[in-house]
Amino acid sequence: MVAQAAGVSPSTVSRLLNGTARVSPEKRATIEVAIEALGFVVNPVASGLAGGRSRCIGVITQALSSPFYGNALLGIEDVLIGANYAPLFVSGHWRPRDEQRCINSLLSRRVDGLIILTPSLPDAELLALARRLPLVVTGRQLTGPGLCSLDFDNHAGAYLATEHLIRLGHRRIAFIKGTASHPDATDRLRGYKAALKAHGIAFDPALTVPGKFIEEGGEQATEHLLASGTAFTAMLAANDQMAYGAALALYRRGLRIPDDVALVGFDDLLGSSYTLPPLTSVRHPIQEIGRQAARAVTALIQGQVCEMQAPAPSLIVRDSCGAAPSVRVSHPV
Amino acid sequence: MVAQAAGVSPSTVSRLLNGTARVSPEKRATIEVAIEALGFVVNPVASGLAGGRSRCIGVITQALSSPFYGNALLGIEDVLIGANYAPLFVSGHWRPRDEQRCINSLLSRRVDGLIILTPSLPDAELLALARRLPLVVTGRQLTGPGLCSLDFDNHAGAYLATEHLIRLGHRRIAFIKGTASHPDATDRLRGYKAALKAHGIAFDPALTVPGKFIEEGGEQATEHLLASGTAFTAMLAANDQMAYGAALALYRRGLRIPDDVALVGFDDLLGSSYTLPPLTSVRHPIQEIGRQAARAVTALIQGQVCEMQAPAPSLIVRDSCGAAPSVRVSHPV
DNA sequence: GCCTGTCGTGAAAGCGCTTTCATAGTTGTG
DNA sequence: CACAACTATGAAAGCGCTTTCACGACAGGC
Repeated sequence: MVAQAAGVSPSTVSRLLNGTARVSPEKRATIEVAIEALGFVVNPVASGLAGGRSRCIGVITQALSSPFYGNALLGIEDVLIGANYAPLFVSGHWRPRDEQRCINSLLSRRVDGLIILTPSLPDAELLALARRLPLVVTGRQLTGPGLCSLDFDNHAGAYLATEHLIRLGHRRIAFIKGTASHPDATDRLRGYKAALKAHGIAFDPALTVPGKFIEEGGEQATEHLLASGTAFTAMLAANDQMAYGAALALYRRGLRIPDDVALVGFDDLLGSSYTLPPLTSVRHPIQEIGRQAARAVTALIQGQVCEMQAPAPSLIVRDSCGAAPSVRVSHPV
Repeated sequence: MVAQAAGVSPSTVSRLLNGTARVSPEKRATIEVAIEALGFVVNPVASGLAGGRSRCIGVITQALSSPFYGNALLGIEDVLIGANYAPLFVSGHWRPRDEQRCINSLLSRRVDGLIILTPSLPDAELLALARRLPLVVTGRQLTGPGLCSLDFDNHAGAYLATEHLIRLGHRRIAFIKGTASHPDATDRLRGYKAALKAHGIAFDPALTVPGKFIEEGGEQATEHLLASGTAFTAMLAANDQMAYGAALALYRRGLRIPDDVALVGFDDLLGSSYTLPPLTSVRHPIQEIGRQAARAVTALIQGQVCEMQAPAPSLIVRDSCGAAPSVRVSHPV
């Protein structure tokens, strides 16, 4: 340790740097001068080895390039850097095997905590993992020792969106429900059904179609629906990307939004302010959820119990349902 | 070291694990059995400390949530994991100060190499950095020891797009040029000018407007242009996100794409297949560039000189210029 | 059959920190 | 004023690996 050359023992320097114990003001000054002079920076690798903690948080996302998860990462990064932790981003690609590989890799790197965005691993595995190190998961309700979960109210969001369409007079509302295995998909479907029921509209299975949670999925689902001949006047997509795909499919058929079909998305991606027409969508403040998740791990690491509350969903009304005033829409943060 | 308990010396185990030297088949077998039995996994932190290399590559992107850079990260991740390196993603937010902070942080983490996507730091700094460790940069032409750059031909791309519009009969082609300080912006502007010149069209400064490289920038630039009263029949945006913004601004003014104004973007983001109408755009295979960058660092680390060639630009013609057949467009990879 | 080369292996010295443990110095209390 | 209770500091023992160095074993060449 270089700073030792300038007066005192390595232990004292270490203590000063980590705030482990009090150091007399004189020594403190001497050390600080020496550090400055030598341009010393700690080696996190060495301190990780010696101290057993790395000041790193592993963050497992599902798709590094997803516009949705990207914003979560932004929020996480921001908070973590502020708390002097370094995020380690890896992507699990929705595959439990990849996710497990990521976890093992992060574990071997001795991360101090883990954030998994919508894990694909079963609850039991996550609970077991949480026993090894602080864990925060999103998109799932789960409680246990060393575990904190942050679940967005997908049911309420879908309810809101469906009700909006109903209030506009729509009765035949199609729903692109996403991938069946995805927990968000099932919750959103429940919300859709609940809203229909609350307004006395019978649920018609022919109006719900599955689709992969990307543009192409929405496009294919819509083509499928159109080909089936089922009549509908409005569509709700379980995420914005599928809504974009749906819009394209409608466009190719010569159907206009909102005149022929009203369209609502889910997530309110940044790009949804810029579709033609701008898309009405359920706001899912994923960046804020990212921030909360980051705060939760740091709390967990300090041994605090954490009780996080995901922000409530809200509906951002734009032009795609024909009822919005066609004024300038302010951009989401 | 645990595996030592099962027969031989730690050195031998280390040699086997790293392939540093030959190990007799018998010992090899014994060790492998022991490793299996003990469920041993190496501790990268310790080996990083001891060996001086971490098998980590620092990757500095500018925006973690950007749909454009996100794809680059995907390509990088894929190749790096295949080469048994772990990527460390951080974002510089276009700010030289943040970028420098990221570099320092990665350096202190003892990364074995660095990839910087369109750095905002000056050439001299990068050259100096490359003397410290293998460095790959994109979006800039730079050569030096330990340095490899990968520059996309923005000039040719813009030329291609402009020429396409000219061939369709447009003479008054507006250009949203992006942020003046961004190197991509200036190259694309040059390409635009060159194409005009080659076709005997005088360059009209009133037709080029700046704009931040995001949707909002394109929107504001277009509003500005429309307000100025300058006549034009086509627009070229220096990236797709600005093209999306431009499309919205035109839409709000009641101008139709492609009937009233033809629109061409740049980058060919995934979403550009799904805008209404689907956007004609210059294909910028950023994911492939990411892969190449990743290959380049690993080559550089092994002391090889690298001579990478970024893929040539091409124009993906969709519906936004009115000349495309309105058939189903295949999705980009 | 002696000497030089090559090969597989073990011992041991770190890599740059953290952290017990021990020590000297200081203050407090009956 | 002696004894306990702190406090600030140093010495030294690792954290879990890599790597140099040295050593014995065996091969080939004169």
